[in-house]
Amino acid sequence: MDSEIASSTLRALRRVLRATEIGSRQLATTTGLTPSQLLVLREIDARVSATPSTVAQALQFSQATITAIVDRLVTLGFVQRQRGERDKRQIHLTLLPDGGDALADAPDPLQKRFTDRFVALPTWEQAMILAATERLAVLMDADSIDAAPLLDSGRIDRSEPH
Amino acid sequence: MDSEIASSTLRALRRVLRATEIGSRQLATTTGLTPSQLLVLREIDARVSATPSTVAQALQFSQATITAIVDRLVTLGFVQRQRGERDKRQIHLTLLPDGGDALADAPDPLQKRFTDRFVALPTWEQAMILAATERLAVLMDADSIDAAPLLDSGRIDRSEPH
DNA sequence: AATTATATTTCACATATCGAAGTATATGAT
DNA sequence: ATCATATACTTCGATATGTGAAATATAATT
Repeated sequence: MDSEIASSTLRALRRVLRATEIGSRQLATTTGLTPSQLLVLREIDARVSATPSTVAQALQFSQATITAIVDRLVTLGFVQRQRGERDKRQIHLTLLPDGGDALADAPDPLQKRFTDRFVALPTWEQAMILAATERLAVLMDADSIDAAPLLDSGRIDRSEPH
Repeated sequence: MDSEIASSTLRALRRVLRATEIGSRQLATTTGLTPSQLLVLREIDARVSATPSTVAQALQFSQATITAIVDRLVTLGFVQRQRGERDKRQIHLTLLPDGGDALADAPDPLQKRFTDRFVALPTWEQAMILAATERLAVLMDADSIDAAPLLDSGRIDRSEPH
């Protein structure tokens, strides 16, 4: 017997996913950036030191794809390539001012749509939703440890395996 | 002052989105279908009567894009086009057996990864997560009324306008 | 009948995405 | 040191995505 609650939750979760997915597509078109470009740009912004390979790994794209997308971001003047000093095979990707502006102009669809309504909820409900969402995140995350060095970025308190 | 709970929830929600997004990309490659093809196929499966325009609207793609994707799904023998009887401008898209198989072979990344772990939680927690997720869905959905006639898909009791 | 609206396709074009092959640098073994 | 192998990235060729504008066919309206 498959849990009724589980499937209801899945249904609700899909609605959330759907809404955000579509939202981010709309967003990307209003910014003039494609969804992929936006993803890559965000990744470069979020990382201390971004290289094509780290970005590719994080987003699960091939390196060739990242090269192509970065080409366009460079052409747009959003991103800069710099050969590594220590390791000259590496290319460091840094955000240029225009790129930062573009990101700022691209308000996070979650941020915008979500926050206003969320804070209007009673505090106890906010707390409940937070707890539940974090639980969900753990449920989903567990497999994709590889793909998410940036995500735990608050503080990584993993017990060193001997 | 921006609610700390709101931003924590956003962070957790992003982890969920990220995990599922990457999961669905991997999935699509293992099925031999591209992500877009999979989306369209699911849409055709889920709707009572799917036409290019309804699919385009639901997924927020242009009609031309749907035409192109459906072309490939037809070539693959997954989908069938049928001119409408009542309105001969319309094209009805129906899933063929092979298309159904493809969908079945493409286990929903949520379904699989999620359900096992979810049912292992204590019932009270399942209930909490369900309540919270539904709340979230409402928060996110509200804008995109247009894009989601399918979502309430318990049962669509459309009164035949005959 | 003429006009306008709707549903879909066709076309031209930019982008995405990948695997395979190529280039340059780094690392390891002898 | 030298040679082999691994790593980081780009280039190339191929297919798919995605769009707007124009074309086609049918419906609805006047």
